[in-house]
Amino acid sequence: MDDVFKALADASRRALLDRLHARNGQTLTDLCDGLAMTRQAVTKHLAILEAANLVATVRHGREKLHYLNPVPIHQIGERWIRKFERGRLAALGELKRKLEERDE
Amino acid sequence: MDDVFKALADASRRALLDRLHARNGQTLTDLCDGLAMTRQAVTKHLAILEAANLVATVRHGREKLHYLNPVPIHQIGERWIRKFERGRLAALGELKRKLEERDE
DNA sequence: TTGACATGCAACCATTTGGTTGCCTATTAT
DNA sequence: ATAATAGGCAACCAAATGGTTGCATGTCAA
Repeated sequence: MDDVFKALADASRRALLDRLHARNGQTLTDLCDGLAMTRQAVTKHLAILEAANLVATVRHGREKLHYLNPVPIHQIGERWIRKFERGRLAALGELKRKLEERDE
Repeated sequence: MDDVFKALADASRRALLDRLHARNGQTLTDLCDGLAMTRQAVTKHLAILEAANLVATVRHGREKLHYLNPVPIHQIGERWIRKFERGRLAALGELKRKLEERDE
């Protein structure tokens, strides 16, 4: 789970996931296209995404196809974000109240 | 948005949010209690959470009370995670299919 | 008023991170 | 066969990160 959060912390990596979301199964050079980064930098980002299980790859001859795995993202939504949504309105009300105590 | 992802990337900070979720409005020393970190380290983490707008504070005499702000977490769920949930099953099917091409 | 308590500030440190360059290997197309 | 293409590996680098220690300040209680 920590791997996933860490992987998602970087904007370049989120952009790569966005690209795969737009078009799945791209090669490394596809994914490099138009980015202000060397291929090696992208390779490293993809390795981190792969380690976090956010991306799966298939070798196909000399190219490597990258596929988005949405499961870990979904799990963060389920296991982590939802927790904070329960009691969200209550927390907000309390927060507002306490912030206004300032002016008393 | 990037601030929020970065803030959530650290397990210690997520633990602090968990603590505030369990009991809102804790002071700095409350939050330090039982953690294997100096007070100053916790201060820095809280500053990052505050900068990301995940925590709001109220000074109350010599103590500083910390309140969880659940809005940014909710926004990540809405604006980012949901995007990847649309077409999630489709992506998974495709992923499975491509991974199995390996064995052809 | 004076000591204890809650927090703030700043300098410093090691490690991690995000990136680079240079070169090597494997596969495909001519 | 050979050149071009797709990717891999490793060393290196600067900056950010997560942590520390030491000291200063503000507030409360005896």
